[in-house]
Amino acid sequence: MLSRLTTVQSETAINTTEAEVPKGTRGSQSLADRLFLTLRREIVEGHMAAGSKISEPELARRFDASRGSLREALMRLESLGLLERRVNVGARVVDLTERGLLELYDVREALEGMACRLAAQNRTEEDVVELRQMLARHEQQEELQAGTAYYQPEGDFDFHFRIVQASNNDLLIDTLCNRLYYRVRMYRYQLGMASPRAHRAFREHSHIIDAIESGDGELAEILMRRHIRASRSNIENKLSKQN
Amino acid sequence: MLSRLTTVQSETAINTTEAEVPKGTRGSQSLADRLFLTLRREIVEGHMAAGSKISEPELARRFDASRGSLREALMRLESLGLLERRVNVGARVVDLTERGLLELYDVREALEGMACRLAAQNRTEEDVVELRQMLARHEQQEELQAGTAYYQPEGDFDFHFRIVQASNNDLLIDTLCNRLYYRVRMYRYQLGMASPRAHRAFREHSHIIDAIESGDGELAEILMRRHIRASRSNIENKLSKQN
DNA sequence: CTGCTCAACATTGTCGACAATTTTTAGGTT
DNA sequence: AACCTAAAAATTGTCGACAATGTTGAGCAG
Repeated sequence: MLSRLTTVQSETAINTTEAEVPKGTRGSQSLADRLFLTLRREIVEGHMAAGSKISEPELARRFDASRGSLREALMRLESLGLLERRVNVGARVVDLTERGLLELYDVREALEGMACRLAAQNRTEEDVVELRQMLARHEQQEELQAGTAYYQPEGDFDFHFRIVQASNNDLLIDTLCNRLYYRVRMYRYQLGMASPRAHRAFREHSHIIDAIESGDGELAEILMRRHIRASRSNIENKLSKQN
Repeated sequence: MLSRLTTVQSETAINTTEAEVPKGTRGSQSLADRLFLTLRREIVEGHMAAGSKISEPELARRFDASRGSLREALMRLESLGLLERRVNVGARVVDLTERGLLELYDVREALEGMACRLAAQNRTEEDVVELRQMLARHEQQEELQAGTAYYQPEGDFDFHFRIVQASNNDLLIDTLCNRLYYRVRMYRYQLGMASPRAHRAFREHSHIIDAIESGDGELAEILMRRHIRASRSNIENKLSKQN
């Protein structure tokens, strides 16, 4: 409804090397779509350096596409907040700043808090089961890597992602999953912040699921907000020591 | 699909903004920019009916622009959530639904609540002064129209807008002011919901300013959330009676 | 050497034409 | 008449070329 690029993730190559898309199946995506997905990945993972300028002719040659199609992809990246464009000047990959990261946390606290409240109010059996399974997998991974103090950021990510889905609010889902989360991932990849909060985060996740299961929206929201704020404080400390 | 149809066809020219833009002096904007602004206005104010299909060739002719520039404007509108596009099919103006409206309120409650908290924490003398002046103007307007039970929606809008600006969080500001608020206005224009909550809203606004002035972020957030939720309940009642 | 002017270059914005796909229409069969 | 088929029309996606704007660098005056 709100966005069409929610779930499908075409990987790597631009050309549809993937086993012959049978004509007009619903998976049909335009060249600009594929360029968009590829470039988004490159920016998020840092293969295109943050703050670097983008040359339309060069990129177009590199992907063997016309400038028009490329420009369409660039505009979508701009609306995602991953690029900044100025008229008659060009596009740059967005800069990663300490302030931007902290701002991101505040917005997430507000939105994910609300998402968690709604998830508790509209919860289904399936939601709760999946969240518990997910938590179990994370515990397993954590045990395997016990002592390393290294926490799979993707695990934490999946957890938050799943809760947002359960909120059943399309606008909220779109705003978080199709907009903010790519910026979150960009910071995680490039500032490489593996959280040392592994055990603590795990317990917090567990309590959040409890609140959702019991349908206590108010508590679920409070716990989620506290969870995110703790993560923010953690990062803030790290950053202040770094300087 | 909520309907309250509007069928005006404005034929304003794009290029004749205001008297001779002297080269690249004032806010140089591209043709696509101007198309974007014009179309956004037409959609928000309902001159392009919600849910109606958009013909690229027709619009391009109407504004005497090429399809390329028009398409750029359409894509920006899509990322604003005012249009929906499907590959090889085309674009439609987004539908106004009861569900969409309520979703909007929940997201606003979360974001504006946070904005209000931050505004209280980062408040400046100027912020407080301007908010009080604004409130005074609204009171005056309200007295003039006393008894009519008609409340200037723009007044309420300005108030919320100003508080968001005071949050000093660019991501939050962008998300609310450049994204969500256009959808809010679209619903206001087209469902024509003049709030009968004039006096009550006024008092609530006043208390919110008090909390901001005293730097009590927690209270400011609570009051703003309650304010928005009350507005939501009000609408929800209206809608349920209508059906 | 510093700072300015202006011309040559590179990049972005805009356009019209062609290709790919969808939608509509016409026609025939049961 | 209803229904499937296929051609025709219309619409969207993609491209290369040209115009408008910004950037760079050489030459010159102070």
